Order: sequence, then C-alpha cells, then structure tokens
Amino acid sequence: MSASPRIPIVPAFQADESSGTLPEAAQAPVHMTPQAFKVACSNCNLRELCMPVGLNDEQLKRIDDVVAVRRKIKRGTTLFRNGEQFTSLFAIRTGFFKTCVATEDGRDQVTGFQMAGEIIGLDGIVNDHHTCDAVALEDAEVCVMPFDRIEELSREVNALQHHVHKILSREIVREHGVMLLLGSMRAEERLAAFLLNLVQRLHARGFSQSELVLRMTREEIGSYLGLKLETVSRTFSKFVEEGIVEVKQRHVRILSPDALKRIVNSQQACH
Amino acid sequence: MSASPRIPIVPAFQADESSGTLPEAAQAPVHMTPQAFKVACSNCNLRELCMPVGLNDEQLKRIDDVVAVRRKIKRGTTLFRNGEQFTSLFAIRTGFFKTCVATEDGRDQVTGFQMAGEIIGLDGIVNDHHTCDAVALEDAEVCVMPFDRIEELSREVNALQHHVHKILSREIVREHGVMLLLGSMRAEERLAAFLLNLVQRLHARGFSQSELVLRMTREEIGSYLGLKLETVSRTFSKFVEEGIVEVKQRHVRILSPDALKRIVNSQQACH
DNA sequence: CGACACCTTGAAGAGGTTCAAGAAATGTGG
DNA sequence: CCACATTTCTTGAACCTCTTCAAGGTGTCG
Repeated sequence: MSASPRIPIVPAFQADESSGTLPEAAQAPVHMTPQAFKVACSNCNLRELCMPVGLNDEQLKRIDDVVAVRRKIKRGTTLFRNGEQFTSLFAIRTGFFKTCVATEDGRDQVTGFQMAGEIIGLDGIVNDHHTCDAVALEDAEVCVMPFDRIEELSREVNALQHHVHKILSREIVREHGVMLLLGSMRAEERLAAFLLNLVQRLHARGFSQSELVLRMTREEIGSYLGLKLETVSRTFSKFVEEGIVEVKQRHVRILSPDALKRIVNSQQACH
Repeated sequence: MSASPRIPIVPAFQADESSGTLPEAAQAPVHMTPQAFKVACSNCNLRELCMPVGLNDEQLKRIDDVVAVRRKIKRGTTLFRNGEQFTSLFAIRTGFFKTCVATEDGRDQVTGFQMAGEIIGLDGIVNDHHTCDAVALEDAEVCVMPFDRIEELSREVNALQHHVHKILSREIVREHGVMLLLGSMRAEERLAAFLLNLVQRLHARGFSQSELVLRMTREEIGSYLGLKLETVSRTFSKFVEEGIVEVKQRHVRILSPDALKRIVNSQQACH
C-alpha cells in the first residue's frame, strides 16, 4: 500500500479552483491590522479539515478563542525554525509549506508538504522547541493557536481533546507511510505514490483530480522521496514517455491514475 | 545528525544488566491470574520512563487506575495487528517489540523497535483501528492502558495531559529522524546510527554503553534501515574488519563509539 | 541429531548518483 | 518592459553502491 491510502480522506467542500490557494473564508476588511483579524473558526470553510465535528454552538465559540491571531508568511520565509521556542500550533489557511530537518553536517531532509487545513508545529511539543523548519513555498496565511490554550480548552471540550490526539496520531501514521516508501520502494513507485497522494489531498480540497501545480522544486521532491533531483526529473520524463502524465515544468496533468496505482503496487523488488 | 541525538535522553536508573530484560518492578505472586495483577505505577521502577514527573501522591494513585491490567506476550506473537480495533495504549514493562506496516502486495517495513518504558499503539488513535503490527521479539509484558481512561484522567491531571502530548510528539520527532536516515544516509551511516541509537537507549535503562544483544534478525534490521539483509551483514563485517565493533551473531560489542559517530556525520554523499 | 532459521560471503547486475553541459523559466533592476 | 542574472529543469555518460542470486556455514530447537 502506498502512503496515500493511509491518509484519511477528508470531506470535500467547495473551493475556487482557479487559483492555487483556497478562497478567503471569513472576509475581513483589508485595512485591518493582522492583530485585528479576529478569527472565527465557526464559519471558516476549512473547519471540516482542521476542527472536530459535531460541536454545539457554545463549544464552537469557545474554540474560536483558541485561535489568537492569523499570520501571513511570504513565500520563501519560515514560519518557524529548528531550535526556536515552541508556543503554538499553526493551522494553514492558505498557501503551501514544506517542513525539513537538517543535520549538523549540512544534509537536510524534507519531512512533509502541508496544505490548507493541515496543522503544523507538532514536532515542537515534546521539548518546547521546534526540531524542524517550516518554510512557505508560496505566500501563506496561518491561524496561530497557542498550545497552552489548546490544552486548557481540550480539558473541557472532549471532542477537541480527542481531535488533538487524532491529529498527532494521524501524523505518526502518515510518517509510517513515508518510511515504507523510503525503505522499500524504487524511484518510479515513490514518485507515483507522491503524485497520487498530492492529487488526492488537493481533490479533497475541491481541486482537480487530474491536474496539479507543484509548489516545490525537483530538489525538494527528491529530498522528500530520498532521491536526487536528476532522478526525479528522469522519472517524470519516463512517465511522460509512457503517456501516464503530462509535465510542463511544475504543471502536471495525470492522464492515467490507474497506471500510477499499478506502479505503486508493482513490487518488483521483493525476495 | 543521526536519528539518535533526536531521541531525548531519559534519566538513567538502576536495573539488572545480567538479563536481557528489566527486573520485575512490583513483585506480584506468581499464582495470580493476569487480571489479578493490580498494577502500581506509583512504585514501578519504569515510572520515570513512561509517566510524567512531579506528581503528588493523590495524582499518582489516580494514574495507577489508568493501567487496567498487565498482559504477557510470548516471543513471536503479536500484541496487536493492523486492522484490529484500537482500545488501549501499551507501556512496555519488559521485553522488546518491533512494529511494522505492510502493503497489500506483501512488502513490509519495520517502523520501529521498542523497549521497556516505551509506549506503543499510538498509531491506532486516529481511526480507532491499528495500522501496524506489534510483534514481541522476546517474551514481553505490557501494561494495558485503555485510551478512554487516559483521556478521561488527562482532563483532570494537567501533567498527564501534557505527558500524553509529549509522547505523541516525541514519536513524530523520532520518525523525522528515521526519514532523514532513510532519505539521505548510505548503508554504513544507517547501521552506525542504528547501533548508536540502540545502545544509547539501552544505556538509559541501565545497560552497558558498549555491549548489546540484538533482539532482531538481520532482515528486520534491514527492513528498518531500508537495506537488504545481506547489506546489513556485509556492513557489520566491514565494521569488524575496521576494528569498530566485535560481532558474534547477535552479540555486539562497540569498540569505538567515536568511529561510529564519525561515520554518521561523514556525509560523503552531498555535492 | 536432524531440520530449520539465520547469517556470511562471493560474483554479477541494476538502479540511482555524480558530474557536466545546455535549455527553459523566473526574477530583478534599470 | 526589456535585458541580464539566477534559479530550475533536462539529458547524457561514467561510476558506484546496493541488490540479487547463489552457496555454504553457523546456531538453535524440538
């Protein structure tokens, strides 16, 4: 099984597909300062992605209070860095991130790509300091959720408590999938699984099932998949030759998702 | 940086080093049935490993109640399997486990090796079903902690709540380290990092800094490290030739931990 | 003691990397 | 808005690490 089926399908909802990001949820006047953005999860269209379901109005209102402020992150800048104090989790409203860990000797490894509705910063809980970098791959906006307030409120709202546990557990399961990919798949399988996973997550957000715009470079894909950028490029070319995808720079159109699925489940390499 | 330094050093404590497992903490009469083992975390010598610190007596007593029963698992049998209903987390009292995920097409990937004081089952929270197998690599005993009771009590005991969050976050960070290893290290680096990590964790449990008994096969090591068993074997042989370790089947003596550290940080492969 | 699982080692082969060069796209400043 | 610098991507060729296949050795358990 690829990494993708391990990631639970989140309910799809309407979203403007024309742009690379989701439309603004709560329309706030543009002249307001970031601090003044009072966030309302209760009518955010990402709610189904990042909040527990089945809350009553009172509980929803209280959760609104967890989100302190929003923060905009310019493309190429970091939301947090390895070593920085951990105070908050971040829910991505718009934009696209990568997280990566680094060694002292300069190597680094992309550990994930995150999009709207996903939560980042979980790595920081254990030692009160972040252990990876979160870099915006396009202009982004996040909801800042101070973790002590999350803990406080989740003592009172059972559904929130369980939701936090699920988010953490989901990340563990996702990483299991990546380990499987890195530990036992060949280049083609890795790239196929990667594309299927990306498009599945985008589709769950209302985007196309067959078309996607990569927000990351070949090198970043390679880092995530444990391959060199040349191998990523060559593998893309191979898929194109075989008529499985169309690739124009970062624009990818999947012509045969079934072929990709077959590649992932091929398992040439085994005993 | 290897996977190992990312794993926080747990405080060392006394333990009998002669056997492969830790001594019994609370001596219960042998004629009692498993159900009858009333567990007392409050005087378990693994407490510092698996419980929050700084609790008062009353809180400690309440946490005792979280642990329902103990369960013994024979070597080679599973504590839980992929697909099974999730109800509880398990704290390992004695013994040694591997966890592994599998694909439909038969491949599988060891995602971790767990020893006394460590918590397994976290993968099951997100979907109420386990997504991996936990197999005992030697006769083992675990404390069964029903997750609904953990959630219940952690609403009342803040330290427990935070502890649960830390355990989940720690696992995420550990897996980041594994991803780094699988994504960017060569065989020698992987095995060196693996040995250093194992011996560090064993040392934190009172065992030797330089000697260890591998509880898993070369194939299982290989699966974890993304290598074939032959490569693991050859790499061991190479380390032996270079005088870095002594290997007699599963018994390993580390002669030069510094050499291993140098191998991990060598980074031959990078522009 | 024999059957079985596990480990080691060799030789050949494949997949991915490295190095290099050029093309295409993107961003920047005048 | 264009020209130039820079980044990103593609492709080729040689090389290297790890895998595969194979055979034999070692250890273990009923």
